[in-house]
Amino acid sequence: MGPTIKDVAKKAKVSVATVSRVLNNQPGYSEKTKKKVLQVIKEMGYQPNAIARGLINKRTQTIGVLFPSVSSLFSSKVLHGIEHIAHERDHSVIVCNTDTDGKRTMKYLQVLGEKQVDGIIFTSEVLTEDYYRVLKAMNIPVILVSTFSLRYPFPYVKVDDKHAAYHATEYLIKQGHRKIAMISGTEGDEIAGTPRIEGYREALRDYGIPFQENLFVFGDFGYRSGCAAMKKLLERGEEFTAVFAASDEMATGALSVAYQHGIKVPDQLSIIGYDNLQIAEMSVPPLTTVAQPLFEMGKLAAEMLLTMIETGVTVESRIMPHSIIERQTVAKPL
Amino acid sequence: MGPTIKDVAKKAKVSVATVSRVLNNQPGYSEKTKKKVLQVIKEMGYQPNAIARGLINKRTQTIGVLFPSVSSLFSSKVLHGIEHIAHERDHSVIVCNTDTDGKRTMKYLQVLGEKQVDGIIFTSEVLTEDYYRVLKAMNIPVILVSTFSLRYPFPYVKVDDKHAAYHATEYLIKQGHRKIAMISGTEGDEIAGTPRIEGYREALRDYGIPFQENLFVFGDFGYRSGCAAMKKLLERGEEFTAVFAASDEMATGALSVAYQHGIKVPDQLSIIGYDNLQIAEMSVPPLTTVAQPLFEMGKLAAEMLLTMIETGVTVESRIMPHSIIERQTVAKPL
DNA sequence: GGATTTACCGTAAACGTTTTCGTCAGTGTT
DNA sequence: AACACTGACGAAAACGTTTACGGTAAATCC
Repeated sequence: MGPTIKDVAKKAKVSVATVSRVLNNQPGYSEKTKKKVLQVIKEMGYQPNAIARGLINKRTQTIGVLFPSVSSLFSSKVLHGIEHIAHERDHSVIVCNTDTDGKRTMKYLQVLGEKQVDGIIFTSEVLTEDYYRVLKAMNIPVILVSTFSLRYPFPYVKVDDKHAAYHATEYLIKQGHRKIAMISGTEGDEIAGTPRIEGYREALRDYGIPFQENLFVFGDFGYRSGCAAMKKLLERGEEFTAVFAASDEMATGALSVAYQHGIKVPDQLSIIGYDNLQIAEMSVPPLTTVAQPLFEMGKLAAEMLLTMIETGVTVESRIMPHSIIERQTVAKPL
Repeated sequence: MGPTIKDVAKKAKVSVATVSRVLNNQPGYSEKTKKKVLQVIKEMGYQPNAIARGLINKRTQTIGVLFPSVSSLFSSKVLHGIEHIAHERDHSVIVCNTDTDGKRTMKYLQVLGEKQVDGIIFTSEVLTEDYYRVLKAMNIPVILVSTFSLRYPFPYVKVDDKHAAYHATEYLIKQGHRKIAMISGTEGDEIAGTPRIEGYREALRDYGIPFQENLFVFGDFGYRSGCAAMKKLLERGEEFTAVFAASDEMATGALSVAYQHGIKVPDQLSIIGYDNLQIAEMSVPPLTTVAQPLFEMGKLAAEMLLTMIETGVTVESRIMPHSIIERQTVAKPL
């Protein structure tokens, strides 16, 4: 389409090598020819072809990012952070929406491989043997976000879920609550499910509160499941003064159901969420929650990936700090 | 890194041409050699190099998408739709976060050009002369989403904002409201600002209701600005029974402020939003709003772009249907 | 003033594909 | 037996860069 380096060379009466040199400002030409070349480039509106560059440099200045769902509040925040750093450091990002579908994920990995991306960020899902094998075969840096693996040696960035859940529960206990329900994430989820349950149970145990089966219910992290879980809790008839939801979306669902049942939050019931998504601030009343620094996690992951790409040396995994954001859904019990 | 087509050719004792032919299943080889080649490919774990392919085919199977903010509820939904179709039709998508910054946008356009993307989707922002020039120079298909331009001939997909705003206002009027405030989007925004204001004013006029300056306030589409706008409206002391907010985020802000002031929604005040984002469903009470089919708009835009890429013929712009989603923030006035 | 360095620049190979063109053996036709 | 045709394949050019290597002239050195 546009003019190539050859066209520039011809018009500037130099060789393509010289044009390439001034383009990548390497030494080997006089100031005069530099001026000349630059002028011709501007005149012709020449743009280098990154594809041709990539072919020879074996670097595409592109990274791939895999999300279970790009449109979730969670993913899009992380993506934002990744994109921010990637752009700052002259890389583009290809987004992949896996739908938590193994076939789809494998397809994406293959495509990213064929497109010769320089690195991959893999988020929120458990790293299966299959994924690991192809990732390994690609022989490029990989960073895990909001997930991790003991078996496979990829660096990760995440918060300490168990610890954070412990904190949330402890926070409720210190407010004076002893009948604390939990709405968990997906049953069997080893990444964002089980650890938060463990944190909850451990806090209860440390404060001498027995775990009660019927104050515990599974959800799937989504809003609807939060509504359903809250209803189930209410139907069981077991009394409780607080609920810890393993995601803000589920917490919001609980809030809605409480409202529908005429239960005043926080006066009659305290609710604490998890994630600190945008909705936490926007709910009525604003949601107290444990914050994951998602934007920063995205940024950090991208930084780690890029330094691995540039230096080739493996970086250390990072545990990000969580914190409790006190808004208006938690109060002392009556 | 991995084996190349030459390695495969050598091991299968055929020429690279033959390997290429079976890869792209074109005719010109016996069933036996096909089997042989396929087997060697599997054995060696050969993957074609999309970069090399792109260089010769002048097709990268990649499209670029520009958003003002990838993490907004709005953008991420559109992105999801785009990604869905792109993947279905064997294309990857590079996301760009412009921050509504001209310099940044230009940089992105340049990069996308250098990376030889096959097409571009440009969303939510006004298409300046500068952008148009470089887009034009790239000589690739471009689709506009949630924006449009009379001066420049790119096909777009959007809803009819003026019409939708008219509907929202009319809906309020038909419920019996006559004192209807509006929280507008950004002042001077020709795309999502002015048309919605016009729709609002026109509906008022058609139903014989005078426009009142102090029942009108500008926001910037965001949650905080919705809060601020609502406060301002309340401070002015002018009575109103309903408010039309030009975005769900602002509507949610208005809802929060109403709650803080002890104003019951919808009993004492009706609120209608715009967009039908996920939060509309999740707010307390759930927000009545005019829906834009964002996911479908993303899908359609991608479909249009891809058929332009594949066929080379310009497609028609599309106005998407909006609809009013009745939830629980609008009631008849007392 | 010859030898050596240096600055500047060009030639051509290489990156991994696709595709045009040609070759060659085999088959069928007359 | 001469001919055209077909199917199966290979050789090589091409895509737009980067870079190793070499060359030439001017500058520097002893």
